[in-house]
Amino acid sequence: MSLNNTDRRIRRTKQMIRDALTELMEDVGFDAITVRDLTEKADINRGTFYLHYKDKFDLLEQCEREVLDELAQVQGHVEGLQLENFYEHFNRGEPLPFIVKLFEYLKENGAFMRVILGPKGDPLFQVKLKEMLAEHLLKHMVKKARIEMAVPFDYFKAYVISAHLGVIQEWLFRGMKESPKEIAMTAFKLTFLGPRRAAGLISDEQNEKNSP
Amino acid sequence: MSLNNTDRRIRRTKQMIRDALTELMEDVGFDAITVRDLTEKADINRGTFYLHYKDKFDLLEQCEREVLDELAQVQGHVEGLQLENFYEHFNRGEPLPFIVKLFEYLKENGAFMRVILGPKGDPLFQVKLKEMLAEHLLKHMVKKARIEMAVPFDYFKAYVISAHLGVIQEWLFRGMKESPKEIAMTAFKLTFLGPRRAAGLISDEQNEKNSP
DNA sequence: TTCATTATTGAACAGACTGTTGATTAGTTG
DNA sequence: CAACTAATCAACAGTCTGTTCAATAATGAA
Repeated sequence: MSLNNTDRRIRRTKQMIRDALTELMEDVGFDAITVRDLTEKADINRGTFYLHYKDKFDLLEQCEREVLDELAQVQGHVEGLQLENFYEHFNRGEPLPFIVKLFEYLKENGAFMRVILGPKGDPLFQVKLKEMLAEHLLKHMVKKARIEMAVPFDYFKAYVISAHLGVIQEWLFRGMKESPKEIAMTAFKLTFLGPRRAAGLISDEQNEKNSP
Repeated sequence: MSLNNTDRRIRRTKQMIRDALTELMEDVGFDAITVRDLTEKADINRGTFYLHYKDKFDLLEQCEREVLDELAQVQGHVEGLQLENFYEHFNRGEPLPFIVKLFEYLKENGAFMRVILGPKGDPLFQVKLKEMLAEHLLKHMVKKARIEMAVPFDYFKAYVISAHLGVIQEWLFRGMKESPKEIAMTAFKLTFLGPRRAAGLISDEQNEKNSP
């Protein structure tokens, strides 16, 4: 009995098609891909494609869903590891474990993630990824009552989540030089301290009022 | 002599096609649109389309370029209005003028911007918009020497720019309830104070070390 | 208004891709 | 080995593409 409960031929075929998809998206973008292209690159019969996928959009959707499911699974495992809150992690110089796990997963699936989150990628996937980021990130940030005069919460949320996606993209497209832990800490600092202080563009609070 | 130097028929045709594009992208997404769909909705001959555009991708590209050019033009006008720096604006409770202008333009072209920046939109356009945002935003933020131990500048940049795009999207998709000036100030606060303080999730620096 | 210019129309064309079918071959599991 | 089923190959009608042509209509300038 195999590890996977599907026929080996099916696994092989699907893998060939998915590899072809990643490669072709990198080259010409999803728009320009035909089912013909996919099956030629994967070296399988065109009819076989339709045995597994409705069309190329269905293929993309299945790939995306798989990635999101795996991500959700990874996140599940890490729940127990969290410290009580944000502050503790920061004061110990430790990033949030779930963010580290996220970057680790991104690194493993670098090729596909780069393509899907890139300029020829799928904006719908960005939305889905942001939703899942929001779910985990905000849980750790919103334990304290809010004071008046504040920015609306939805904009705070949009700001922080989008910002994290931006860091993810920057990291992916610059070759993932930093380790998952390092880049997770970078993202953490930017949010915890605020971008300007995290980047060292201000030294302390005194300089704020009477600036040069 | 007309305001525009092109034949009235051309202007009419192009406008019909562009309106059709916006509508169809809203309905079915760019992927699913055919040139046939466009010309039927625009009620013009299919051949006429090819007199103006190479294909539907060329159409999208021209529309995007036009928007970006207009944005750049709007930005040009506002250069003179800037105060000396970031701090002065913030201390006066005034957002950066170029951001206000940006939101004003987005509002005027709401339908197209919502579509192009939405889940069925074009990720390449997001990249281009972020580039132009970066150009204007960073100019006002990076006048001070940086201290050591800071987050790498590229990540600071990615963080702030992506965050702003996130605010733009949130605003567009929630019906643009706030005025351009209000939403610009919201974005400003989030970056200037940092997201957590801007959202009122911490009251002051004292709470930072010995948190609940 | 007239007139030369030119954008638009309608029809037709070959070429490409799609999604499906049926018979046949090849590989897998127990 | 034997039953099952995935993959192959060829063929199909249907749709969309991008181009061409002659005919028509709208435009802007004189």
